[in-house]
Order: sequence, then C-alpha cells, then structure tokens
Amino acid sequence: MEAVLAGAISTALTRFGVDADPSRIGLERPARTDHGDWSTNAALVSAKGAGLPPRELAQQLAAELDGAGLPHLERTEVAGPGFVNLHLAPSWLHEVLAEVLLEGVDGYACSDIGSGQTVNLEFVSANPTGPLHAGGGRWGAFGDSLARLFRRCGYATVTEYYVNDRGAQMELFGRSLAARLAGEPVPDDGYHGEYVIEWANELAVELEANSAVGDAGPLAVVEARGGTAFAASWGRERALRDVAESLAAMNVGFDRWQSEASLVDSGAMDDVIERLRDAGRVYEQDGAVWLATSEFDDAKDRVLRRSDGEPTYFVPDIAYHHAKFGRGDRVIDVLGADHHGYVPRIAAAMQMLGHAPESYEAIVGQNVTLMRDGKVIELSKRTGTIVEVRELIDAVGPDVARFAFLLQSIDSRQTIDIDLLSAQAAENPVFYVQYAHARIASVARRAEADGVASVPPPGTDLSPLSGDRELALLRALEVLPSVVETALRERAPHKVTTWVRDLAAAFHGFYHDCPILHSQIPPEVRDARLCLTEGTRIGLAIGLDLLGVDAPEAM
RNA sequence: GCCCUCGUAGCUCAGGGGAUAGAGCAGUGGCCUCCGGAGCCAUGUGCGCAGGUUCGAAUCCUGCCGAGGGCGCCA
Repeated sequence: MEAVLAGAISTALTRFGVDADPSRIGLERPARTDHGDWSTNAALVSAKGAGLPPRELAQQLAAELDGAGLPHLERTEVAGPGFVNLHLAPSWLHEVLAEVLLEGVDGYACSDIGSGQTVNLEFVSANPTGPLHAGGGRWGAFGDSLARLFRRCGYATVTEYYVNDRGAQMELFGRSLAARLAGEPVPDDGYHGEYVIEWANELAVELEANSAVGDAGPLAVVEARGGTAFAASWGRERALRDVAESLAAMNVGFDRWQSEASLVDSGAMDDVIERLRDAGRVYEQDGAVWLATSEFDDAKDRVLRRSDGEPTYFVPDIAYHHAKFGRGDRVIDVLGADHHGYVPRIAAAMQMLGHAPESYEAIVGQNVTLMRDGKVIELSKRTGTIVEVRELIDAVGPDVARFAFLLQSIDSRQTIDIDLLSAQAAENPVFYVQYAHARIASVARRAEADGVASVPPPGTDLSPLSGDRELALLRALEVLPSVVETALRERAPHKVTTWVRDLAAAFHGFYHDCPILHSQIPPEVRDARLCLTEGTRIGLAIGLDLLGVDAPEAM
C-alpha cells in the first residue's frame, strides 16, 4: 500500500512539473487516526520549488490523488500547514490481515533487503577468566536479537564470540586459580573473586575423581601437567561453559567460538603484519614496531610490537577482524562504551588491509549499571566484586531478564537494580505480552472445544472487522514489516520490544470489548474475529522470537 | 584538556524534522450474567539551560550545565 501511494504521489508531482526531492518527501502513518491512514508532507517540502503556497499545492495534489483511482482510497484532505491526509477504507487493513494469515510466522514481516549479503556479528566476547557479568547479558541479548533481525531480512548471518585465551590476563587467571588450589594468596593484580575459590575446589574434586592424584594431592598433578598453563586452560573451559550456559538460558547462542590462541598458532599474526608492511603502513621507532593508523583518522599511531619484542594485543585483534571478512561481507562488532576508543584503530587497520571503510562497523552501547537494594555495585577485579548474569536469571527468570535488557535503547545507560527487578518481576511488561499470546491460545482451545475452527479458512470475509478496537489492532499488525526494517537499519532491537507491547495492548483492548465466541455473536463476525486473533498470534510470535523470548500457550 | 554517549512525567524509559509528546511502575476512582482480571477504562505532572537553522525542533547545529565512559610500548 505504501509503495502504491508513494508512486502515486511521485507521479502527481511529476505531472505538475515539480522538481521534488524524494529524500525529503515523507509518507507516514499519522499519530492521530483523524489525520487519516496515511499522510504526506510532499506539498510542504515541494512548495518552494513549485513556486506555490504549500496549501495550494496540497490542494492540487489532493485532487490529483482523488482522481487517480487508488485502491481503498475514500477521501483526501488538506490539513495543517499543507499536509495531504489520505483516508482509506478498512478494506486495506483487511488485505493486510489476509496477508499475515497467508504468510504466517515464517513469512510475514520478512524482507529480502539482505538477500545475497553476508554479515558477521561479534558480541559479548568477555574474557574467559570468570563467570559472565550481568552487564554482559545486555550485549548477549542485543547481539542475538540483532542477528535475528538480520536473518529475518535475508542476510546470511554468522555470530561469533572471540575468546581471548592467551596473553597476560590468561596467565594471571591461571596463577590465581593455582594459588587458590595451593591455599596461597592470589597475586595482587590477579583475580580475587569468590568464584576462583569455588572453581579451584571444583578442579581439585575433578582431579581426585580422575584417580591420578594419589598421595601427592591435586596441586602436584597440576604442577606435573604444566602448572599455571594447565590451570589456565582448565579455567578457560570452566569459564566458557559458564558463559555459554548462562547465555543459552536467555536463548543467546553463537555460530562460532573463535579462540585467539588457535588463531595465533595458525600464524595469523605474522601474516597480517606482513600484509601491513607490504601496504607500507608499518615503521620502527624507539625500538618498537608501529602501525600508522593516524593516516586513517585514528588519534595516534599504535604499537604492534613492543620494544621488548612482544606483540601487543592489537596484532591478534587485527588478524581476527581480518579473518572475519572471510565469513561476512560486513563485519560488525558490538562493544561496550569502555571500548569505544579502540574502534578507530581497528577501522584503520581494516582499511589498510583493503577492506572498504563501510564494511566494518562498530556498534557502541552504553554499559549497564548494576544496583542492589538501591545502591550501585562497583565492579572491581581487585576485590572480586561481580554480579553474574546467572544470578540475575535465577532471580527473575530468563524471559524477564532478556526483555529487561531489550527494553531500552543501547545508546542509553541502563540501570538494573536486581532487588527492584526481582520484587517487580511479576509486573514486568514481558508478562503483559506473553499473556496476550497465552490468551489467544486459550481462545483457540475454547473454539476447538466448541467445534469451531480456531483458524477460519483462507477467504473468510473480514469485512465485519470495523470497530475501533479491531481497526487499532489491524493497524498495529500492519506496521510490523516497517518496524522490523527500521529496527535493523538503526541497529535498534528495542523497537521490536516497543512494538510488541503496542500489539499486546491493542489485543487486550480488542479482547475486552469484542467477544469472539460468545453465543450471541453471529458466525461471520466470530470467524472474522478469529482471523484477527490468529493474525495477532502470528505477530506476537514473530516479535517474541526476534526478542528471543518464549511465546507461551498458557501461563 | 580532547573525544564518544546520554539528559523527556514522582521513578524506569519510548518517541530522534511534522499536527494536541507516549508507555510501564507508583497514586486515585471505576469495570467480572458466557472466550483467562497477569486484563480493560478514567484521572495529574514533563522535553536540563541559552542561542541558531527550518514553513515546522523533544528531534538537526553551536555554546553552557549535569551524568557515564574513553584518551598506555595495559588488555
């Protein structure tokens, strides 16, 4: 419908000989229904070029559209400073509903804007040195929902978690674990969290269960197997298991877990440095090897190899990002605000390696502030203060947790008070939405029990759907495809959250005012309403799936 | 000091050039003779400040104020 109207507006303006700027012409669904079903500012933005007062041009445009024989168009009006409002017959919404029912959950609101394109999306990538922090849940929920949006829009999408399993942090983690195992104090700059003690105990139990320990004790076994390196390697697996399980509980998964160590072992670092040298962007100074990233908008050049001969973390990161281009035409990182300063150097390196500037994208989100009982919890590696996502999920359930993460824009700092969220879990908006879905399932069960098909056959007359609540619900359903496209384009999954709440609200209102299966409801009205109910179910299922939240049949 | 993000109702947040700025929570008052009351309806208050661009600014630009984050041969 939108395309038809936009075409008609464009044709009319051309006929008038108006040289309009298409990028400024908007066709939108007005906030108020008395402003019509669609509204355009075409006359407003074209008036100057046409040499006419806006309202006069609007009058001409309205008349032209009236005479164009557009489907469903009942009348036009000129309003305000020069808007042309288009009032359509409800039949246009009935067509939308028929489309929803025909296409179903796997078809409606799908787009092909990404067909033939591949996307590589990396998110979370927290160091494998401990359980996943609750703040990390935000990146998990965001990244996973963004991936779902990409897929629904036709992009072949690969999601990745980068495992920083080598270098100083791993070394420290291994030492901390070994120290706890030995009952010694952990290094000052090591990992002091409670979980290190628990994990060390786990390791001990595991080793003892594997019999090999004998009289020497677990510590001796660890020493025999490589000491710190063994502890680190065991700890890595332990941490990743925690991360994967915690995220899986929230329906977040990854296609690939890329180990930094194995990437480095493959020789990727040397390879990438060679390429950068060939590109003429590498130089030596003060005994160190530098990359001239400032030539590509970075604030300063960066060190690749320290004067002591050690490569910086930057080198494997370049190698990793370069490798990701083998798995996606567009490479996207989801990062916390504490890493935003790191974006220009990676972007610079990617350009040096021949990747187009627009093919690398970093989405920087604001971090989560965690609170407990109204007090901010400061994270500290030194004291080991941490709030695990697992704790959050255990406290409120996976659906509340994930919905909470996706409730607001990634650009705004999020404050999560665990106690408050727990106390108010029952009032969480996710249940409002899920309740709508469960109600629909309940209606379907009741219909079947009454011997009525809960999904009337295609071709069912939808014209009885003409009341305010019915039309409002149809309108909510109608916007989903554009919501999906906007949410993807703006990298804003929370727009789906907003929409799904709107749809649920429209359904609850409809349900309250429009009896479906009551005895005095005529069969043709009943069937039309059942169609609308089923269409709503489809919309809710699509929205909840994009959000990675369960769509229950009963609660 | 420089850079990034944010400042909207009592609280948590949507809205990010368009007409009379919304939701949830909290408060108050209503609504169950048949489909699930985890629901529906009513009710009050608000765009940090000052300029600018525009027919039109909560939205874009500049400055100021406030909050968070970043500015290593750390990762």
